Amino acid sequence: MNNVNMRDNEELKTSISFIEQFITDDLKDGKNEGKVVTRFPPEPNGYLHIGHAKAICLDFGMAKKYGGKCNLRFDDTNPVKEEVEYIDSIKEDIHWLGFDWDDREYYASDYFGKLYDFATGLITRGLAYVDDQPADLISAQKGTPSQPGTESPYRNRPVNENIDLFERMNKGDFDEGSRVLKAKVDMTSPNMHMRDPIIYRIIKSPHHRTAGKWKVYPMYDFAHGQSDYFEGVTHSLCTLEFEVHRPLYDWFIDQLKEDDYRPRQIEFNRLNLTYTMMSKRKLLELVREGKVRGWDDPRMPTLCGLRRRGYTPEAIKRFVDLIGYTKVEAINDVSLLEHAIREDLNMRAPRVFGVLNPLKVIITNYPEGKVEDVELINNPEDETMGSRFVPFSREVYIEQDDFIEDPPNKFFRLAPGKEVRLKGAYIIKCEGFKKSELSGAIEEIYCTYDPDTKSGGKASDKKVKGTLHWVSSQHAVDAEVRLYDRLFSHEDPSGQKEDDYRKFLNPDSLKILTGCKVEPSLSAAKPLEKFQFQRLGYFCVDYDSTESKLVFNRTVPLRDTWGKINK
RNA sequence: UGUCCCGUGGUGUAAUUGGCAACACGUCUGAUUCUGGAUCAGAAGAGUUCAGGUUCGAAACCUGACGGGACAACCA
Repeated sequence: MNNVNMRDNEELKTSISFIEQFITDDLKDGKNEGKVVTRFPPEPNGYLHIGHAKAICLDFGMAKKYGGKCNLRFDDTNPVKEEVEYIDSIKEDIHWLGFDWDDREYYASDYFGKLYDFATGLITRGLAYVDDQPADLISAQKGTPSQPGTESPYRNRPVNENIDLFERMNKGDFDEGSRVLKAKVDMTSPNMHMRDPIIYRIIKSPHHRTAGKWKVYPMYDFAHGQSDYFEGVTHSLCTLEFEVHRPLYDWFIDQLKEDDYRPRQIEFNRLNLTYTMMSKRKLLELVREGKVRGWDDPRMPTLCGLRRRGYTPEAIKRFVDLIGYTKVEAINDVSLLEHAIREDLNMRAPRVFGVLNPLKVIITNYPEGKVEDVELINNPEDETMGSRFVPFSREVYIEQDDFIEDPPNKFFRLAPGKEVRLKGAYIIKCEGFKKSELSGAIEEIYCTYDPDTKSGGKASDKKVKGTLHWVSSQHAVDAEVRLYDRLFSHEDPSGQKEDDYRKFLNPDSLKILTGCKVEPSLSAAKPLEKFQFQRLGYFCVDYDSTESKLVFNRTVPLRDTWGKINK
């Protein structure tokens, strides 16, 4: 699909998501004084992944589309799991995607004071109490989804006693786990979250922003909706699993609000990708256990991993746009993501020659020592990218796969007696080859070239079926190429009850090729620069790359209909 | 045995809010090509989980089944 068609499609796209429907309805009803405020609320306990990109595109996208604002708010209510390192990476990744929050950078920890006061107010109104029971007892009293809970013996503790205990909890008078503050809602509610939820617990680890100021920290349910309220958020968009939390979200807002305004929680489906695992906790395990080379390992679904792999923000946003927002728990095919990056890179990646598994071809009738600079188009999809000159000589490397001694039917490449074009240069004919007697491996190919067939020349209209990429051996630059395949061999690696996801790790997810040969124009390539290695795929310079040693990551191979036929 | 959410080609989404199911990915043909890519033309593939009901007319509304998911962390 070219650019023009893409634009047409977007214009033709008339449907809007159910979320957007809610927003436009609210606007029509004159709610929130016609304002739209959203927020993206990551917990700084890990790196952002492509699932977050889906949320980011929605949160920032809706705000932008309706002339509103989107806040970045770090949901940092649990100091034991959170680190500054993550805050920095999250900001970097959002910016990389192309979104910005200006000065609206907030932290749930900014509201610790307000939340504490609100909790105290609830106590005063008899709507919260300190529970001295151990965790397992409190949990047992909650009942089960099908059985109602029972009330804590501390449920009707006097207000002043609750106030005193809560204050002392925060001073550090009590051990972690010894007491909690709970909201007094309804122990018999069919919704588990309404059964006197814990709203504060004692944590003595220092917080990355407030250090040792607090000994008591609010739970998610007690912080999120209220933070939305404090910030004037109108539409609080989150994933489906928070649906059952909504009554509690609303309950707290009911206790808090002093006017007509209230934030509205709307839930959409989380992104699931085949052969991919999105759980931050499990991704962290992969990193810690050394199953991958870090958060930005190009096999990771993290934004930094995808970036290193060679993905562009445009492709990710395009992908997100294609999958949509619904309430159906869907599993998206990775091939759609791959389609998105191919579509993008096809338009913008310069074409180059790179030989992954070199096989030397000697053109016996080509003068020794002669070098011709042949002109090659940088990108047939985009004339403005111009052309470049690539040296051609008597000895070139081609891909080992491009020669077969005894070829199958319809094999258009090189074989004894067969002719192919070396792209941009000449048509050559295979006259012979050298084979290792020991291993049977092909060591060299001997060809002759037809001087009348130079590309662009007058007599160059001779047709051959196959065209090969090549690199002049004396001019070739050495490179390491890292080939990536899916990290897991199972479509849904973390969804198997019986089996741990580690069982499905694909042992061939990374292949490192060290003897690769690339054309000399690549010698100055810098990390993150993207290319199409012709006939092979899209490649991106890795951070490990240096002037003396080039390293490329394969982002995604080209579609390969021939490879499919021959499987 | 509870509450809430969801069921549309293989996959993901649409269906102008009740007017005889569309698009994208994928798959398969053919054309074209100095990338077995891209591009172009085309094909196959669902009668909307099922059964009732309302209606001139239902994927959509109602009822009931069936199937899937979420909820019992002092995580978010």
